[in-house]
Order: sequence, then structure tokens, then C-alpha cells
Amino acid sequence: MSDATDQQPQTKSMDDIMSLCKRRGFIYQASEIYGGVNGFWDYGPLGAQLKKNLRDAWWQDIVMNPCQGKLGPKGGPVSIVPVDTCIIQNPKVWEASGHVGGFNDPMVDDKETKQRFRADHLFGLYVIDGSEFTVGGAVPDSVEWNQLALENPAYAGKIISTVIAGSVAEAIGHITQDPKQVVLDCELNLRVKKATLWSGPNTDYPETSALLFSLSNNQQQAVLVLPIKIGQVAIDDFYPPDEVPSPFSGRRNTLTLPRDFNLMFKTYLGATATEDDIAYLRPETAQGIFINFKNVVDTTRVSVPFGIAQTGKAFRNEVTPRNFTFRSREFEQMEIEFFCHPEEANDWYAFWRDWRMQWWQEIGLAGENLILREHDKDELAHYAKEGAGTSDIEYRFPFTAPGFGELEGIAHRSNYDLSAHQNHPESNTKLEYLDTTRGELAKNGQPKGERYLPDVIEPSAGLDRGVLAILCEAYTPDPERPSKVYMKFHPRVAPIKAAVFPLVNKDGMPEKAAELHRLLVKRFGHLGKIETDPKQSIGKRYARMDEAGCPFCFTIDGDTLTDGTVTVRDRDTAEQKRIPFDDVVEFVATGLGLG
RNA sequence: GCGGGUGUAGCUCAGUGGUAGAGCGUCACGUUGCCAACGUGAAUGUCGUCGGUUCAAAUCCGAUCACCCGCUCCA
Repeated sequence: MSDATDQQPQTKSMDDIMSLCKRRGFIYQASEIYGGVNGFWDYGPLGAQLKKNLRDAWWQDIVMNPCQGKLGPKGGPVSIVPVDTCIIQNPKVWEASGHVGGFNDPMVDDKETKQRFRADHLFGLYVIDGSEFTVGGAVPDSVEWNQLALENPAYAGKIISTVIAGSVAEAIGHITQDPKQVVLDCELNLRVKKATLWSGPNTDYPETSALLFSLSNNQQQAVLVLPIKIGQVAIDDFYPPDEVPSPFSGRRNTLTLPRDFNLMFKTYLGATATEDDIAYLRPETAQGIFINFKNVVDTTRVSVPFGIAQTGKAFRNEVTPRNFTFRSREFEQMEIEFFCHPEEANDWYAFWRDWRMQWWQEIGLAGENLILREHDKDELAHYAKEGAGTSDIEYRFPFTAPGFGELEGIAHRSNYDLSAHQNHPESNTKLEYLDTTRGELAKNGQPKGERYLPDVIEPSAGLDRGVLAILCEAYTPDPERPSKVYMKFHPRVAPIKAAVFPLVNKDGMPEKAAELHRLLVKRFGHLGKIETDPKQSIGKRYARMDEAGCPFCFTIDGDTLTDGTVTVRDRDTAEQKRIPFDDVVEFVATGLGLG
């Protein structure tokens, strides 16, 4: 989530939206009659159709008619093929992808300050020995070797302070910008006054980079210069617990041992359920694409650049499921892995970023609540390539306002995943692509071909988050109308496409309504529900359709039987006009954008 | 995981120890010519769950579950 750049308030109430979702059958709490289960939600009849319509729209515009015919950066058509891969895969897939090692993030709590952080984000400052430090480079004359390390051997090699950062480089950056956050020994109150990165012999290996600290010791008023090595705190260093000082207070004995938060869902293959049978529910659909890259290349007539697309469920044991369906433990993704030559990757990245933004706008998130945000450099994931970056398409949900929450991430993954699978000792499969359009020309004038691992641009969207954003965007309070609210769905995703009502349930009107209903179902039934309802007052039926977000209601009345016209009532304006009965099908087709 | 809040009919909520309630919605019948109309009637609850105190618990106490808000987290 990111901060708002403009402060337009989001006035819709999430409680009201959730209430309508329950009342009208969009979303129910999962396992509700048993008290629910944290982080899981079920879709009711309208919600299931809405979700299907959004998934179908994506499939249509990605797989069936990629980018609605928009040409790629080099002017050629965009090529995409689909796959549908398993939720359970060989556990080695998740070793290679880094999820088994990296996704199960051990967490540490500071019992005193109640702060929590990832254990692998904790970086320790170690006092090092001068002889080690001088290898390959001269130490400036001004350096007075620190008595702390040399006179107190107990400190040498130990962690004397900690900071939280994503990498050594980031930790050094934090410290040099704000040296005061470093407390070298809380009992002696040795605060750092100035910190500079010493251009030591090993700057190519940041984990052995050293910092020069100027200390301000209140008692002695002396300035010491202290060489410090910075490196990730190993899990073993947390035991005994007094080894590692808190990054917040500098005090020891306040941190818990790293605890496994187990973000992967574990299960067992087969009935014996031993440790050897452990498997995982996928935390992302992407790996199913990568491990089938060679299959797709070998068995279909695709050529780079091309994409593989897939929708499907994924599972993450989120630490804190929160915000309705926004962060669920079971969720559905819509992912593209687009493979291209490394030289073209930046162009494709920009192409997908811009087109995906346009797509969400076209589907109904057109307003200021949708933004495209480039990640800052220090946010980039481990696979994100330097210089190419990652973008989020973000929506201002009522619960994130004035900030935004991610709907889709467009990431430049370089060849991280293909390379990981190719290099895993047990895959032993060459995943390099032979591009016969590249390479030197042979004598016959044909290119000799070039072998390479394609770079990957990954537009990865959350289907459930998309549904939630559409629900929030569509929710429109209107005190003027009986329902007090209506759902302003884009007709393309609206779960109910049209409704047919006899004004009263007699005098031939229900028969005529049934006829029109049959016509509309025949023509549009594959796109969504066509509602009909002969009972209750017409106003009540309109109001119900407002809450369901049905864009068009057609009412059969006495005049229909004599002059062959019906009333069409527009959801957004509540205005009514008469059109010929025979024009209704075309009217709906136009309204749904089918021209 | 921490702190705060909430949990009673489909929805919104009242109910401070003594028979489980209201409005709206839903359903049925009648009426009804265009925005939750009108009349009559009906159904709907283990008061989130479990335990304790009490002659008696929706109400007091404890635990637990779920949701909301703020932290934290979200390769």
C-alpha cells in the first residue's frame, strides 16, 4: 500500500458494503454456520457470477484476443497461450523458486517494544579485528583502533548492535543517514555520532563491508573511530537469547527466538503422511507456468516473444488476514508470464504496465481511485531486475483510504525463475530458448540462431481483489432512491445483465414478459443472469435490481400488448423511456458493448 | 502476535439478572397502470461458542472463535 498523492476522501463505508454483499448474496463468510474460519470467504450467487465475469473478461482480453488487438512494442501482434496447472506440484518446485526457504519467513518479536520483524531483516554490527580489516588496503592514519574491541576481547566478533533492513546495502544506507539509531552498548551508552562507509578491500562483497564510526561518549568527551563489520544475523545467533540486542532499544534479552510463520500451506501426498510425503499448496500460480515453459515451447508453435497465461487458486498462510476479502488465505490469481529477449524486456515491461492499467480502467475502475505506481528501488523484490522495476496498479479501497491497495503487480522478473529451475540440481533440464530469428547470418543468409534464457515480464493480478475493487467502486449511495444505494457495475461485469418485469401479474403481461425473457436468455444468457420476476410492486423490483447492479430493466405493461413497446429503465439515472419490444435485444447488445 | 472495539431474526438495531423484541426485508393471499405502494396474515433466533456464578444469564465472570479499527506483516 502506498500513501495518497491527492487527498480526495473515500467516503464509502466498508461496513455498508459488506452488509450489502451479504444481503444480496455477493460474499458470505466461509463456514459461517460453524463460526467462520479466519481468512476465507465464499461467494454467493451474484458474487460468483461477478467473479466469473471478471475472470472471463481477463481471459477474453488476454488469451482469446490479446490486448484487444493492440500491437506490441515492435508492431507485431501480442501472442499468448493458456495453461491450467496443478495446485500441488513437486515440492522441489518450491525449493527452486525460493519459496520453501524464503517464503517461510521466521519472525522475531521484541517483547519489550512489541515490535515484530523478519529475522532475516535483522543486521548485526560486529566489532572486528584490525588485522582482518587491513587486508588489501591501508587504514587511514587518523584511525585510532578502538579500545572497545581490543581492550575488551569479550566484544570481539560479537554483535554489539542491530538494525533492520532488507539488505546489507540498505542497512549501511540507514546507518550512514541516521547514525543515531545505532547504540553500540546500551549500558555504556555509546552513541554513534557519525558513520561512513570505509572503502575497504572487499566492497565487491557488501557483507564484509566495514563502517567507520565516530563515537560520542558523554563521559569522556572523546571521539573514537571504530571499524564495524555489518552482516545478517544468523539464526544461530539468537541463542542464547542474550546474544542479540534489540534494534529498537539496544537492550539484550528482549527478543524472542525466530519463529516460523509458515506462510506455505503444507499437506501430505498419499496416506502415510510422513515427513517424506510433505507437499505444498502453491502460493502463486506463476511457477506452474515456468515449469511448463519447455513443454509449451516444444509442443505449440509459439516463438519468443510470447506469453503464457493462467488463472487459478493460490494459498498463503497470511500472518494477518484482514480487510474483508482483500487479504485472504485462499485467493485466485490471473497471471501472465511474458517471455521475451532481454534486449526487448524493458519495452515489454512498459507495454504491459500501461496496457494493464488501461484494462482495469475499461472494466469500470476509471476514476481517481485507481493509480499506477512504480516501486521505489528499495522495495524491489529479490527477482526484480535493476533498472526495469516493478509497478503496482493500486485501488483506493475504503479501508486503505487515503492510501491504496495493490490489485496487480507488473514485475520484471528477468530470468530469475527459469534460471532457478534450470539450475536446480534435480531438474537438470535446459530451459534455454533457441531463437532462430537471431544470431549471425550463415552462408545461406539465414540466421544461425541464438540460445538464451528469456527475460520475463509478469503482470500478476488478484481476481478476488479485482472483484472487491469493483464492488467498492460500484457501491453508490443515493438517498433519493428507495434502495438508498445502487451498484454501478460496468455492464461487462454486472452479474445480472437485464431484467424483465410484467407491470402487473395478469392481463397477458406475464406471458409477454416470459417471451422477452426467453429471447434475452437465448442471446445473452451465456454472459450473465437475465432476471425476471412477476411478483410485488414494480418499485420494489426496481429497487432490488439497483442493489444487484442490473443495468437495464424492461417492463411489460398494457401498452406493450397494444402498441408493441416496453419501458426500459436505466439503472444509473432511474430514467425511463419506451422502445419497441422488437428492439430490446439490440438495445441490450449495445448496452453490453456488443454493438 | 500486540492494543482497542463489536457479536441478539436475512439486514439495521433495542433490550443492565425474571416469558426473545422493533423497523425494514422475506413469504402467502388480496388489491394495484411505472420506483421498497396498500390491506390481511405467516415464517424466521441454541442472543457467536464453551464453561462458571445464580433459584434464574442475552445481561455478571472466564476462556475461545469470528469480524472491524490501529500497530505489525504482506519474498
